[in-house]
Amino acid sequence: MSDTQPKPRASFQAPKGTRDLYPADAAKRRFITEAWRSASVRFGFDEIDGPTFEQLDLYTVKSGEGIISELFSFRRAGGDDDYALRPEFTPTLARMYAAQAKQLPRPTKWFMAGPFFRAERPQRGRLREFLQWNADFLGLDVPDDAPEEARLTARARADAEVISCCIGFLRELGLTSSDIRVKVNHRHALSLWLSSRNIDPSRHVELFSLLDAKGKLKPEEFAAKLAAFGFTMQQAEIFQKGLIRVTVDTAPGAPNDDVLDLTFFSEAVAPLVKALTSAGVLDWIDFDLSIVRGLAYYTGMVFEVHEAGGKERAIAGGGRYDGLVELFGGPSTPAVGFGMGDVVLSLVLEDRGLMPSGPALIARTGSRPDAFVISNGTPEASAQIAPVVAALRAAGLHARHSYKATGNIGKLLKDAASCAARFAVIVESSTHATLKSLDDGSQHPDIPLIELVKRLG
RNA sequence: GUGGCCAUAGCUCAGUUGGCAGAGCACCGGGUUGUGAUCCCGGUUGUCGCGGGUUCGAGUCCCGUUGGCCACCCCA
Repeated sequence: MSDTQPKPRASFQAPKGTRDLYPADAAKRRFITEAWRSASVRFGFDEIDGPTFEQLDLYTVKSGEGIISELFSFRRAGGDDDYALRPEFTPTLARMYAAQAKQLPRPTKWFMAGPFFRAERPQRGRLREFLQWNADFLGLDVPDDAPEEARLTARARADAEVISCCIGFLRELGLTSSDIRVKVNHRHALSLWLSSRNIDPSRHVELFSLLDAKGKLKPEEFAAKLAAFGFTMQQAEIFQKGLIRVTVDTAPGAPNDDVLDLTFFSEAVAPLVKALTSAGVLDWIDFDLSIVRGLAYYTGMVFEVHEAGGKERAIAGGGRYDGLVELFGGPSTPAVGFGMGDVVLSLVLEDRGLMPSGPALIARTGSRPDAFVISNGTPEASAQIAPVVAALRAAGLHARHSYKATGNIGKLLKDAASCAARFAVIVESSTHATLKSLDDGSQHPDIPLIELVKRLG
C-alpha cells in the first residue's frame, strides 16, 4: 500500500436531504413510478425526458435571480459556463417544445417522471432530491383562428383532462374523493369577478398574495386586510374557510351567494365545471378562491391536490401557463400541466395503508419469481437444482433457489414465500419433482423435470 | 438562511450522580415435525455519527462538526 492511498474513512453519510433506497424502498419507488407511467399512458400522454442539469440561465429566465440560492449550481473545473441541477421540469419542457414547435401535433401531450433537486432545508414532505411526475397539455384542439368562445371551451377541456389524469392516478392507487381534495381556482375568473366588484386590476396581484397568505395571518388580521378591498367580516370568513360552491349550471351557488355574489366567477368557470363533470371527477373538486399558487406565470386555472385532512403539504400542483412557451423563444402556445412529487404522496399512501409491502409489493412491481427450486435433501435431488434453475431461466422464467445449507423443507418453503414465488419446485430425485403452488397450497407430485418449463410457463 | 429536539448492533431501542457494551427483532448455523404459523439450541455484527477537550477513567460532561426529525422562510 503506498503512502498516497487514501485512508479508509470510518463513516460516510448520504448527503443531506437524499435517500438510500434498499430493496424494499426501491420497490416502493418503482410502485409509484409505474403507476405514474400507467396513468399517463392511459390518458394518452407520451413520455419524454430531458437533461438532469441545464444552463443556469434557463431557470433565471422564468423565476429571476432570486431562484439561484435554491438551486444546486456548479461550474466545470476550468470551464466558464454555469449549470444547475434541474429544480423543476417546466423550463426544460418549454425549451423542448419551443425547439420543435412547428412540427409538433396540436395538442401535444407529454409526461415525464424523474429526479429533481432543490437546495432547501429538508423537513416533513420535502427533500433535496425527489422524484416528480409532470404531465402537460400544450396547444389546443381547435385552430388558432377559431372564435374566442371555442378557444375558451377548448382550454377548459384541456384543463379538465390534465386534472382528470391526476385524479385517475390517485384512483388507481385506491385513494378516493374522501381521502383527497383537488382545490381549484381560476386566476382569470377571479380577476373578472374582482373587476365586477370595482376592484382595480392593478390591485389584483396584491389581493392574490393576500389570499395566498391567509393561513399565516390571524383571522382578524386577514379580515382587516380584506376590508381594504371592500369585503365585509362575513365575506372574509368565507375566504378563510376557502371552500366556494360552484354548481354545474352556473346558477348562483348557495349558501355563499347570500354574502358573496359570485355570479361573474361562476360564469367564467362554467366551461371548466362542465368539462370536469363530463370527465366524471367533479366529486373530487373544491373551488377555493385562496388557491393562487406563488408563480407569476399562471394565467388561468390553477389547482393543488391535498390530503383531505389538510395535514400534509400539497401532493401536486399545477395550472395554465399560456405565456411560458413564448418566454422561452417558441410560438405563443396555450399550455396546462402539473407536477406531483413522490415524498408527500408516499406519506399519504403509508398513512392510509395503501402502500403495499412485502410479497404484495413484489407482486405489484412484477418481480415475483415463477419458481423457487429446492431439494428434498437427497444428493441426487440436490444435484439437479443448478440444471433445473438454468433450464427455467433459459426458458425466460424467473427462477430462484436457496443459498442456505439447510435441508429443512419448512425453512426453504418460508424462503420461497418471502420472495413471493408463484411455485415451489421440490426436486425429489434425479428425474422428478413436486410442484407446489404457493398461492393456494395445492401440490402436484411426480412431475418430470423436463416438463417443468411447460407446467410453469 | 434562523430556531428546538435527536444520533448506541442491519432495524427498534435500553444503558443509573462518569466505572467491564445490552435486549428484542432480523440474519446465519444446528436440531425436531416432509410442507409456508411454529418450537428448541447456538452464533456473527459496534472506533457508542465524526473530531477535539475535561478526567485516573467519557456512550454519559463541555466545544465544534456532519446527518436526521420538527417548525420558520420558501415552495417552481
